[in-house]
Amino acid sequence: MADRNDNDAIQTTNTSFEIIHALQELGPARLSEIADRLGLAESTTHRHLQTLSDLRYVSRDGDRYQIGLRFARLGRAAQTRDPAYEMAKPHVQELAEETGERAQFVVEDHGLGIYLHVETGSRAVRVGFGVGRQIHLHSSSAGKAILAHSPRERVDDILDQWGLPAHATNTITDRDALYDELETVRERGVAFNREEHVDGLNGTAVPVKRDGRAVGALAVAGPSHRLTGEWFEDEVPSMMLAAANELELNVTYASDASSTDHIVE
Amino acid sequence: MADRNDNDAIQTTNTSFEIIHALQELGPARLSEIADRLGLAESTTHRHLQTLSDLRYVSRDGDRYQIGLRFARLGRAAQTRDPAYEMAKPHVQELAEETGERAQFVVEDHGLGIYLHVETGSRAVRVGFGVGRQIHLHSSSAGKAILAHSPRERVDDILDQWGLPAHATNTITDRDALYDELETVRERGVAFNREEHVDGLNGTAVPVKRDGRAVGALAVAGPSHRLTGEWFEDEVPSMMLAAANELELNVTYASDASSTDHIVE
DNA sequence: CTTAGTAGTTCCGCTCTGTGGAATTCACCG
DNA sequence: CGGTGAATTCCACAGAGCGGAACTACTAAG
Repeated sequence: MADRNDNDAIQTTNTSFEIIHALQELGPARLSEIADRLGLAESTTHRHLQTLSDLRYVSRDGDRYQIGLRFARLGRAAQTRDPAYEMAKPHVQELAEETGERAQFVVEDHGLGIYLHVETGSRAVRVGFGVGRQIHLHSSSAGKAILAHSPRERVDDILDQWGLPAHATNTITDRDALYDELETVRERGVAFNREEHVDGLNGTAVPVKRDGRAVGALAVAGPSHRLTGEWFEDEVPSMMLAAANELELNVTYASDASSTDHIVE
Repeated sequence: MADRNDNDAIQTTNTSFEIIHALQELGPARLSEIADRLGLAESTTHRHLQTLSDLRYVSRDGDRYQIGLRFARLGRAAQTRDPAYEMAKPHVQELAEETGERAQFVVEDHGLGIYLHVETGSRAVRVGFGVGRQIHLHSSSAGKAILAHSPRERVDDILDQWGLPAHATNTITDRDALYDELETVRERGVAFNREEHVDGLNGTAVPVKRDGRAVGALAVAGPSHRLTGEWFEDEVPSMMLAAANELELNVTYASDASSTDHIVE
């Protein structure tokens, strides 16, 4: 007893999600495999899988369990929980076309950046690849754009929670250095990532604001040898700024819009 | 005790998901609102929300709770759990362009049809709208295409589970009539929906098979006045058949492909 | 400044429910 | 047929989740 895991969380719910995460990583897996990996009794695992299957969040095919397609609906609900998120999509597509690079829309949740839209320029292989991916805010251009426009107190909380782990050689791992950087971002209105997240990869981003708060960031990323010079420093940023500007207008003056989704579950 | 709700499911997990579903429907909601709606004690609701928030599946902003963006990742995992699902996307886009109508890729899970890709022809408003939506199989062209190529026993199970509720005036609500229809679909290789799901809406679909089993269906839908005659009966179907054919080849001979996703959670 | 009202959070004891081990059944295969 | 490994069911125990009540934090009045 006295697991004292995380203060006072509901253990049963945690276990259910641990199983879901295991399925997410393993793909189709058998019961014993999951029970082993999580150190659970098979009977316990069985009952969780049974429950999740009844809820349609887990599918089974013979003796293989896998993640259920019902999650597609929840994922969609998350991606559209704020109408602003939807409005960002066409701008991301436009940026991808204009720059020929990968364009993204990133939002902050629980101190992490989440890719909500990802579009690749012309040769669009892997459409939507990367959607839902989570990144640390301190080591990406989008993350820095968001942090730069968040209250100092919030930034501190986030850094306390996630630290400043080094992902690449240029990652900013010093708190004060990051504060300086954020100041620069605020002055310039644009954030840059020079191989801070992945070696060989550059990026640049601008915040998308509503009522002074950053709802997210538009970003463009690509190989560092291609993203350089004036193109990287000025031209791409000005395209993003134009897009962000337009988006901010939509977002601010369209809180009524049609939201006639509402499908019965 | 002896709730005997659903045989022997884990109640705690059910409750957690009930809360998630409430958030999905309500959007940003306060604790008391949720507790009320579900008939739970506030203390209980609080603890569930706390747990889900720790897991990042729920976000809170002040005293409003809402669905967490982490679900975007699970949704993505669901949408890509089978590489065939990804391969279908470009074909859906192509069909949308060729026909100018709404094109879809639908898959069966737990006896329901799930839209995994939705693309609207030219004037593509609402990109991705409808993804994750769930429909009954008996009243949609895609559903019938899938049922027609599933073993009779499975079809029975599905009909037992979900029945044949009427959604529109032409919905097939008789089991034997449906069996006949499925036979026709098998012969013709194409399924039609003539205002069976929504009045004023027609659709047509073809199965996408792998090893004899239907992994999903490609479908095209649109207003019944526009989808008529030869265009509806022959031309659109042949476009879909061509697409399905090509897709089936990809799907069958590419079980190795690169699946280098694997992002650390 | 006090008081009342509302919503959220914490505390606490009860008991019900989730748990793991053991027993049973199932499904292959030699 | 027996034998192996996996999934499922059974069962008794205690730990965990539950709701009610107490407490706190804010607001709005008076």
